[in-house]
Amino acid sequence: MFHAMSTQCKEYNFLEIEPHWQSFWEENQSSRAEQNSSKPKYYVLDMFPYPSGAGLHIGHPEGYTATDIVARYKRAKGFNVLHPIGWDAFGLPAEQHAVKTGTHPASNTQNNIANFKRQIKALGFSYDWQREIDTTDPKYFRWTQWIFLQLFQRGLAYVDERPVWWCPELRTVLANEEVVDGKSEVGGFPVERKNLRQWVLRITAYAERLLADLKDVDWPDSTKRMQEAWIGRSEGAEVLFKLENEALGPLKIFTTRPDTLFGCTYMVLAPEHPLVDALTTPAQKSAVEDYRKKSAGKSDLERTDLAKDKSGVFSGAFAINPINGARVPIWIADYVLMGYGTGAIMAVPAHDERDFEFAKRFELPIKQVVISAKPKSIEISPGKFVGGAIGPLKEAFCEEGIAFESPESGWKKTDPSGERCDLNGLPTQEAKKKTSDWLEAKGLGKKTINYKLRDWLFSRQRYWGEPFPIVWVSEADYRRVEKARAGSLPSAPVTFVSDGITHYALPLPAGALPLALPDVQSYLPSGNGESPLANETAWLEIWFDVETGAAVPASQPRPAGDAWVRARRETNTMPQWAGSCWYYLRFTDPTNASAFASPEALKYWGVPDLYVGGAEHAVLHLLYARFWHKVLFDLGVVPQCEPFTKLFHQGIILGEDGEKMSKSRGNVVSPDTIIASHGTDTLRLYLMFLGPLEAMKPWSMQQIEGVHRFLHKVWRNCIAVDGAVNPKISATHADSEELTKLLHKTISRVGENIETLRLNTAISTMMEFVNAMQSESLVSRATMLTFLQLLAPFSPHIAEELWARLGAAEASDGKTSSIQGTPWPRFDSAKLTATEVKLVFQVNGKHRGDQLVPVGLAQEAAVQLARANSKVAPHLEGKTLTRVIYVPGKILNLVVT
RNA sequence: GGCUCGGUGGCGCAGCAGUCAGCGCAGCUCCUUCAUAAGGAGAAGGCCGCGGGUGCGAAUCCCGCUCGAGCCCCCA
Repeated sequence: MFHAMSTQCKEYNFLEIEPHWQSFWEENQSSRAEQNSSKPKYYVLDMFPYPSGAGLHIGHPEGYTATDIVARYKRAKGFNVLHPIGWDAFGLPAEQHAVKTGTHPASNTQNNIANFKRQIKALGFSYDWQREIDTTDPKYFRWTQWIFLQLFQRGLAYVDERPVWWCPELRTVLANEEVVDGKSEVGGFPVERKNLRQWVLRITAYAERLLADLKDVDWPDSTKRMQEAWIGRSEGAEVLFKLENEALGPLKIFTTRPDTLFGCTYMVLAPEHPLVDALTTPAQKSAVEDYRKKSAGKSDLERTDLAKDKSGVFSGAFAINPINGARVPIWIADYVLMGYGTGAIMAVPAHDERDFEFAKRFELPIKQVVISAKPKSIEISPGKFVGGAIGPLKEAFCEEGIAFESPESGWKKTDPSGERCDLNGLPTQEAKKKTSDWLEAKGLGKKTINYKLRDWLFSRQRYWGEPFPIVWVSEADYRRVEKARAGSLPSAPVTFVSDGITHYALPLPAGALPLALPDVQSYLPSGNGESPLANETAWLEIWFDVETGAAVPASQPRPAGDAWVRARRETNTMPQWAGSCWYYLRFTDPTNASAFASPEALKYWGVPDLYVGGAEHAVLHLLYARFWHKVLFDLGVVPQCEPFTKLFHQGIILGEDGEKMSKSRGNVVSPDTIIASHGTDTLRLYLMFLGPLEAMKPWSMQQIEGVHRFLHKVWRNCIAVDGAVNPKISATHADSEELTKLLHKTISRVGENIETLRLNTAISTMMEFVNAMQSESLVSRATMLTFLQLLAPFSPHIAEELWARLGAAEASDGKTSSIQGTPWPRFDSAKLTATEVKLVFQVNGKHRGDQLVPVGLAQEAAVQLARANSKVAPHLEGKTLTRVIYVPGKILNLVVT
């Protein structure tokens, strides 16, 4: 039985107050999102945490406090608010812990979750705990696997043996996005290239849309730009160069500057390019071999670090430039990457920095074919250019300009069709188009678009991840069951070849999900590229019922019936990103057992209205989730094509020394400690008062005292030393016009600031208002209650307590009503327009005096008042008034000479 | 190298054209002594990075410079 009770403490005893109201909220379920509501919805989401063993980091409550303020504010504004939390709990640390201790990662994970939950609850966040989700829960990852099956069926998942980033330390492969400067993003361990069979998701099929739809989302510009850069769309042309040894076929290159084709003086192949062996001449063979070995041994870090120092080797071979028949040498150099374009380039040193450096280094010719469009000294008559006017280039000219020497004056027709491609005088854009068209007409090339984005490497050799709901069967079995499983198979089978045998991927029927992780003897990856699951023979080698997904160990006799086939399970697991790609959808309907969420829930809640989290996910989680969401959109199961319409990044909180918080530096601040010493209301308020939410800012123990004192001051203004209501709070007193005006200004500003997440300024405004109340001998109870409502989203416990102590919490049924249940104070603009305003008098723009005047005072009357003003008059003496600027209600500026 | 953001009292931040620049912390003076490593009252402290420009009026807009921070960089 709960009742209209606050605590009885005389002083601001947050240790008593905070748990008191937290249990009150829990009993009343004040944070629940209503399931069927006629109210407008508001969905505010945090990036859910990975429950690490270290417990909550101070950065967590920073973002969480911001969203909690928004959630509480929106509730007060009459919205049905969805503010959920959950656990992104698959991941490497739990697995490493398991390797060390031999206990199942699940138990460690559950311990960590319990600790995180305790800490988060102590912070008083208004999460709807009924909607808590855990990505490692089979009831959850069942649907992660289901979504994978949709990707699989649509041909968006395939298996490929390809060079991938392998991290020996972590014993797993990593996605491109997880490798930073040649090191693993997690742990910073060196990575190397290795050929391995991997699951890959065809994210490149969505490159265009992932790029185009960025324009519709309200995201920080920097994040949009980062995604744009990561997707890296570039328009250009593929060009076919004949090799002198025509038997080897043409060499295909990609360029964004087809207009500079006349300036190509050599070509470069990546050391890994498949044609390297064939085209290298015997004389160059050993040099090329040496070079290949050297660059293969280089880590990516070295390869990029030595950016300034280009290396390479001549192959001995030559190619023919299709546009002018020129014979150009072919070099091998590792500044060309196999992974982008075609792994081969035409080098135009005059108009590309890297080619320029390389040409200088190896003394290759540099031929300028584009000049600046704004020439200073060169005379241009239409179509005529004087090459001699151009001196040797000091650096590559990479800007757009006007084509010249294209073709050069002495050029002879070599093309049998007799038609030459004349670019002279054309601006770059037109020259590009003309070249592409010319090449295309002759079958020597075509316009293409290239993306830096690669397909997403989606498998990991770990235990603690979602198992793939895939088994591998023989071709014969696959063909046999193909028809029966038609709706769940991709149009082209997913296969891989091993020891000359082709294996076919067969998905588990959706009804057989979830595919749970088996218990294993050892959590240690096998080290040869397979996960610990590969050691579990009874789970791995099975008889598989293609209709039901049932399995029996292959060591047992084959069960009767046509549906049973011999199968081997996929041993890879999904990367940690899988679970976080769609969790925001699950929150709308977290316990649904027949769908990842019901269409009704998805329709009502839609996608988050506000998403707050760190900027470190700019190209990982935020790109992957957009990709999955678009696939689900194409399937017709989600109504919107973008998952996160409004995104905000909170800044990092540094240690008191201005350095990143880390255990080794010993500058880590734990939320638990602060809650014990100052209370969570102070912590929340301080985290928001530190500075702009998006800024990187240092923690300060000294500063938190000031915020703490502010809350003390609020307390003192409400509660007298004996614990009773402060006698200065009066139910009958009418506040001064000035205080009323300030109150309404405060209401307006705090509301605006919450909407725009400028929470530090909202607090500033509240402090100013409390200072104003402080200097009044009497304050009306209504004013104080209104102020407490403004404070409530920020420091909800003290606000509830004082609200109750002032007698505002007694509901008609005798129960306690929460300050959260009251509608947000209305800002009355009429209160701001007083009958009298202070008019400032300026003379020549300088402040010279002011006076209270009636609103709507006419200009003439204002000038009269100014002339009569004793402070202003001296400045007007003996001067002539030349101009009057009058902004009614604000200033009167008299310009005199 | 590219892009972006920022330089306001000792420190952290507001203000972003119109009241001789505000808030918190620290520091100073005084009061209180039922909160004393606390509370209250009051005062002091800033040529708003530098130099130009536009305006009746600029911390606020524009241009140049300078200093600092963050992110991205061999993607042809």
